[in-house]
Amino acid sequence: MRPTIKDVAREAKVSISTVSYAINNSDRISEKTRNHVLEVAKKLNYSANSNAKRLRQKNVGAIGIFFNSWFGPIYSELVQGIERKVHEMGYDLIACSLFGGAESTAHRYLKDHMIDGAIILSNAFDDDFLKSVASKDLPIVALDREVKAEHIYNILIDNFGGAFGATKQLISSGCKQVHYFCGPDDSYDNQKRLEGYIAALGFYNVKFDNNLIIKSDFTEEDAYLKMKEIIDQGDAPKAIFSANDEMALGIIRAANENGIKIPEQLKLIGFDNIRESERTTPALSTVTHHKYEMGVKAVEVLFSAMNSEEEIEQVTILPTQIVERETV
Amino acid sequence: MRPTIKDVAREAKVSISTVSYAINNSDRISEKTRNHVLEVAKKLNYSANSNAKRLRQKNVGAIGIFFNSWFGPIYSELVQGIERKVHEMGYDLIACSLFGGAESTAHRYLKDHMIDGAIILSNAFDDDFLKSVASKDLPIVALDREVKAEHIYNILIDNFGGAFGATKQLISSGCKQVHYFCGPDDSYDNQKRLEGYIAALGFYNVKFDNNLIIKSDFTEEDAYLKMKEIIDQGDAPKAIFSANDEMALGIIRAANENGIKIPEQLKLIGFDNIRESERTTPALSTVTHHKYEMGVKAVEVLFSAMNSEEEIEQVTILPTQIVERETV
DNA sequence: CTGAAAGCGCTTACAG
DNA sequence: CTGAAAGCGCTTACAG
Repeated sequence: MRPTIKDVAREAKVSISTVSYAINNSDRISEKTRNHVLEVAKKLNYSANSNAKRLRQKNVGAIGIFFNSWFGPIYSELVQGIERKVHEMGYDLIACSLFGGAESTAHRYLKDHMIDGAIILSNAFDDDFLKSVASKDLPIVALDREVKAEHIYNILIDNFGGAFGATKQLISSGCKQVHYFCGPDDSYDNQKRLEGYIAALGFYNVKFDNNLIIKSDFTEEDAYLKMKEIIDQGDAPKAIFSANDEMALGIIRAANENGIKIPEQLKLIGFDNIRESERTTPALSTVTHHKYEMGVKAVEVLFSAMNSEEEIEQVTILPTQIVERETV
Repeated sequence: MRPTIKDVAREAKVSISTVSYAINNSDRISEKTRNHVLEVAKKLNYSANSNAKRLRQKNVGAIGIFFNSWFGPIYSELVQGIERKVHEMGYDLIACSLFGGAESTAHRYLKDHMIDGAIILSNAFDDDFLKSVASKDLPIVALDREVKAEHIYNILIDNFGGAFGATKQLISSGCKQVHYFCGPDDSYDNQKRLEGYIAALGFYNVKFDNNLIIKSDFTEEDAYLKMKEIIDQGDAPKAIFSANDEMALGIIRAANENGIKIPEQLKLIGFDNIRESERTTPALSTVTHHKYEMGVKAVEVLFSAMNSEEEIEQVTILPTQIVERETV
């Protein structure tokens, strides 16, 4: 059986209060006593029962992170930022399984308040659910998603601005026709990027042409297929703004296979600056955002919400920048 | 403030025992009372404080999963198997951050017994640490790694057999020289696969030639570079057994770029059967194992260890098979 | 069928 | 500087 505080007290011949003070580094006991207790605790391999501790202290000491899949390459740096910052704040970070729908660990941990705060990168929770669990005691930070409610904070990147800038650059480099490779309709990112694209057309008085909007789904494979299709139809695009980099990868592959020279015959800008984007031939120009910093920011907002009494921003928008490589 | 069982009791005008019975579906109270209590609980948005519950019940109800990175493509199906099975057993599944070394959430959760069992796909814990935390109350299942100790169970794939079979096939198809693309020295998988390779050579009385062992590191990029180097030196390999698929991807890329025809001029077999392996041109022949089933098995072993009194197998070895595609 | 009470393992005012 | 005791929110024998 696991030793309890009682066992340590008995073995060290002190009261359980003293053990508690020793373990928690209180300065109310003498150095000598503390060392003695700590020694005994170590000998018994004692560690405090967290359930008892948390019950007493009314805090959990953990932040939950929720993503659709535990394995999406995009998030890697973002999560690193989150991990480091949460650790720095002295909290634990746990990710909960979403398997099982409304009965999933993720749902239970949110409902049962098994965490002190949540960071969400997932659309597996609907807005109503999030609203029902968010509170001052369990604030939620949602990334790349707009959820307007008390105790829910949104951190977004400037999708609109990034798309606007990318499209603008394509147009101002002389392209009168800019194709837009589109992500899924229900993607928040895609919507905003499309808006930015349209706004840039408007800015330059270029007429919006629905035929230039290529419906795809954010995957390399589908974009590759769509691009090949277009090329086969005989009128290859001169300029493309791709709503994400993965699709841009597929576009490059199709272009290369068909002898279309980039950037001479086709200019291309992606979005996200994923790792692979600098390794393509030619290297992909793209819109970047600081993922690591986004993670850090998310944690900062979360802890302000947990601790501070003052109003904090409900929505934070992080800037984007164009990184010019060889496709434009 | 969150409502407690007291609040529900007061509001429902019953004792807290009755509330507890109602919430936990005990048949000791009348249907009528239960419904009434449940209604009040719902109205107050009550959910039991898990810390109190767990303290009382002396169980946690959660399994921990630990992987080096939350984002390694190999694990996806494996984790799906684990998620489904853990959920089926009525337990929660949480992944703990490894950031912070010995002070990480992962280490703390293991030490402090915040979980009832652990599944480990990581080399971030050394054997001694695992041995010190494993117990009947917190058994550990280690995947793809041999840790021999009480309460630690190993689930392995038949690396040796798979490598033996792959090499054997290459030799028996007429290749007298088979190169081995090597993973990192400290990789358990790599060691076993190398042993299988060597054994197959022995089986066919082919002399081991150290020049055919190409030191690489499991990555596409490095294998690509190494392969190019070899080709540039003028004596392109006729047959390669690659210790994993990612390296095989790099090998194919280098071969394709240098006009080496696969499988006519070069036969190649990889290991792991990652998703990309069927999409390469030509499609990669490889050694496969059932990742989803491995996840399920891991959970089964873990729960046996947690619940059953009888001896259970310390080591489980899962079979591998060769999937023939176009590179051989 | 229902309730009063003990106790899980801690922390922390309070007393000395 | 140390200890006795209350209490966190539950569950569960026990009594009625």
